[in-house]
Amino acid sequence: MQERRRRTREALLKSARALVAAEGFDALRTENLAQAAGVSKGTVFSHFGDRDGLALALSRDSLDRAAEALDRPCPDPAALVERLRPTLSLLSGDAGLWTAMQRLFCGPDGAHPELAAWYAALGATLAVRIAEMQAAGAARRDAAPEVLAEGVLAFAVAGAQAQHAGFTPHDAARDATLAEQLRLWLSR
Amino acid sequence: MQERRRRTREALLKSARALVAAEGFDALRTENLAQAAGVSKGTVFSHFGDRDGLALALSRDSLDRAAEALDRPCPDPAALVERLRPTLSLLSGDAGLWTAMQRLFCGPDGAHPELAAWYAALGATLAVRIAEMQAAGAARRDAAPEVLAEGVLAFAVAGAQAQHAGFTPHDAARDATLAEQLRLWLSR
DNA sequence: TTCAATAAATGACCGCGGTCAGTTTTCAAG
DNA sequence: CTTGAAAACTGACCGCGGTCATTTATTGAA
Repeated sequence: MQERRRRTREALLKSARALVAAEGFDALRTENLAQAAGVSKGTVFSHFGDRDGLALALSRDSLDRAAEALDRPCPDPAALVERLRPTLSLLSGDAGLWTAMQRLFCGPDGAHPELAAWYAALGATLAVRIAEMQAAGAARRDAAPEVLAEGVLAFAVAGAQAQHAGFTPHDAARDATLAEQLRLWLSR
Repeated sequence: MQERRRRTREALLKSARALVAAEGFDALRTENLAQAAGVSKGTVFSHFGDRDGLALALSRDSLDRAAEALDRPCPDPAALVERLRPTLSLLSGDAGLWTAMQRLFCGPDGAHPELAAWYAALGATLAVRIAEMQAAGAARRDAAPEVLAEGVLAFAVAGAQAQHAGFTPHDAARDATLAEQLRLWLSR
């Protein structure tokens, strides 16, 4: 009895994407989503647990794409911004989805396992990229790649927050700030 | 007709502090707070706007103390952790208050004015401290103090998030990580 | 085909944040 | 002392996220 459930889930995600695209995640009402997908409200919660769970499910693709983009080698700090772009657009996308991520990350019982795993994997991949740069003489060697990777993510998150706060007007400005920070942080 | 309101506000804040200390901000119910302070529910909202407004009011003191601690000069990056400690304990205090801050900072209409002002002031003060370090030869000079200050705050926030996520077990570990990051970020 | 057994879906119900028209309190002008 | 008008407070009410006992669909064994 999995096929039916799979189809229901797909229908919910499809409707949810349409609604979020139209009015943003904050404006999405569970009742509306259920109606749009032709199911009852309880079904939504049966599939996603709660509202934040829905947000996470909706972000799955973006999360995967962000991780993937870091899979290919990267010559130097300047090029890293390019590899980080999917991560950045994820972080500074829909504000409602972003705050849901924040809640999932800093929840009362610690980070949501799925999100924590994603974050850890992202950090690990980033550390590999940085280690490569270090080996090629393109990055400073006075710190462990893991430490540097953590810092890079800190800059990315801070940039996203600044953008959602309304401090950064354009994506370009955000990217420029990040590029400058990465240069200072990674170059020797 | 301000004295009465002032007293009511004080009573609300006092009761709120007691309740938050006892069970955390997440567990605080507006109805309970109102009852504890001997007023009606509507009064709470009349004073603080919404739940997040209450969180901000409850954090006022900590915010001020955090800003104050950065008012005195600071010889070098290593000593900066000391000056940042009030900021850190603010960020990694009650989880409910922290997520409220996040919402206030990344709200749908940008950052809450009060919080944005606080953040800007903190960054400005920090930039002054860093400029002093630069002048004394204790910090790198290849970047503007404002840029470096922004980075310092990014590290602080990321550290707080990691702690709330359950990645960092002790305050000491958080401080050590931050100290290492500040050394790498600010030293030349 | 029949019949459990279990997965899936349902919708009445609850708790709580937030609203607002109406009531009470306060205070200054006459 | 009035009095009237503004400030402060009230609590019934609403919307929505989330729960869960109950109903309906599905499947594999007899």
